[in-house]
Amino acid sequence: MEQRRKKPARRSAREKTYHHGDLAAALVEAAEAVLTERGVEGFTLRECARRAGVSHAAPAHHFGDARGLLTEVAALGFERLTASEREARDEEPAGKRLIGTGLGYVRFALSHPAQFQLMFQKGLVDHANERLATASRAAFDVFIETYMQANDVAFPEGMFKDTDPSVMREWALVHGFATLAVQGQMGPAASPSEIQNLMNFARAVFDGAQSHGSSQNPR
Amino acid sequence: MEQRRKKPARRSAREKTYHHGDLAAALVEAAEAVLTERGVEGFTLRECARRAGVSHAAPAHHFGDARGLLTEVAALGFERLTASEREARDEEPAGKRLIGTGLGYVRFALSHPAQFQLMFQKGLVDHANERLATASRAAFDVFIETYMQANDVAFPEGMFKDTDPSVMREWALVHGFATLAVQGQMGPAASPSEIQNLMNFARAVFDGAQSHGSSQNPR
DNA sequence: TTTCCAACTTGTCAACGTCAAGATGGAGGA
DNA sequence: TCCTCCATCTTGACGTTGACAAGTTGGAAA
Repeated sequence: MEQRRKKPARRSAREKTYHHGDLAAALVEAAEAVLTERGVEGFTLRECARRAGVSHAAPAHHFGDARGLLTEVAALGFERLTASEREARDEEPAGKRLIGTGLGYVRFALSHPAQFQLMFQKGLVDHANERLATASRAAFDVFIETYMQANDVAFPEGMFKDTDPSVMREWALVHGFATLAVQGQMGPAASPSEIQNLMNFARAVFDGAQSHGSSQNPR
Repeated sequence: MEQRRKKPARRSAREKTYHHGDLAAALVEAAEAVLTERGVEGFTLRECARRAGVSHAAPAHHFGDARGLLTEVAALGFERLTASEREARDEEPAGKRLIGTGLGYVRFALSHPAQFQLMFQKGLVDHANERLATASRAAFDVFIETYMQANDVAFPEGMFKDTDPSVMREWALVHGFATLAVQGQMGPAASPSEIQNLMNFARAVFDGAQSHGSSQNPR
């Protein structure tokens, strides 16, 4: 029963033992790092396992396959997106809360470009996953809530909100801006790294859009 | 010098010989088919070669690597996108030409979902490729042209057009709608296959957006 | 203390992208 | 007409990947 033969193993500080302790969390963390460094196309399951200090087959026991891990990362992304929307919204005065929501959306996208890309790429994630669907829905619901408050309207219950052109217009505008900005195709900044420039530009774009609708009356 | 040993070879009808004749075009065609059938994630170079009836290493002589072929397909996509914008624009009455441009944009995206996704996915294509850059720019320029005509404004020369919030708002709105619709996250149709429903909804969304700006005066 | 089983490892497979080296045959010159 | 050249295409190989199968480990419950 000598030393463990090969494999000095990294297992970071805690250096548990054969059993990692919290491999699932470590893999998610590694996956986010890989996405950040190498983008969506550069993601590999084996690299995640390497960074977590486990064998290439270990992730399967926690996430099934590569798509399972990516789905988890995407769900986490939607939760952060929702938080970012809420935070930015609550920083704005009463008449600008819808714009604030959009700015929070864009800020998240620019801060986590690869994750944002993953979240909206069908085929890489398990679209049927319940956790993902709930988190994704929540991010959209912030728009609906904020829109309803801003315009003082109440949609009847049911799916009608999703088919209201005004709400979907807001979402499409914000999502389009975020998507293009992440790819460096938006406005003054060729690179998404110039976040502040892009955020200022986003405000200018969203401000003009709001200037029509029913009410920007502080209520 | 008997029959060619193995490989019955398909080479479609023309059944040239050792030299394909127009392998580059055949590979592009195959790539589009693969993208349509299997999506961006299901794309492989070897499958394209198989469909073109050549060996797995043949594509390299025409496109370098996989990215080279995808770049070509993306450039073709932008050219079609531009044509679709122009066509739909010219079907609209004078006051609705900007909306028409957007509808052409959405129609292309829904008709070629995988190609559309490819076109706007950095990392899969060679962003420095000149042909691609030109084709991409042309698709955006249709928006600028149409916007300028609709509002009867003339931007000074230079990059200023790209930083005008009103123009970029139009593009972001349309691009966001197209992106979300392709992924089945837009409005009344869960599936992008219900093109007509989505096109009607797109018109409703874009119509509302136009109702503020400076002029929808037919000129 | 023993037993059990979730967690992890090792080994293997087909498929992929890319590279190197060889084979083919049409075009242009003798 | 024949020959030579070289762009075009093939064959074979290498390293990497995701997935699967079977074996190993060790903490927790009995």
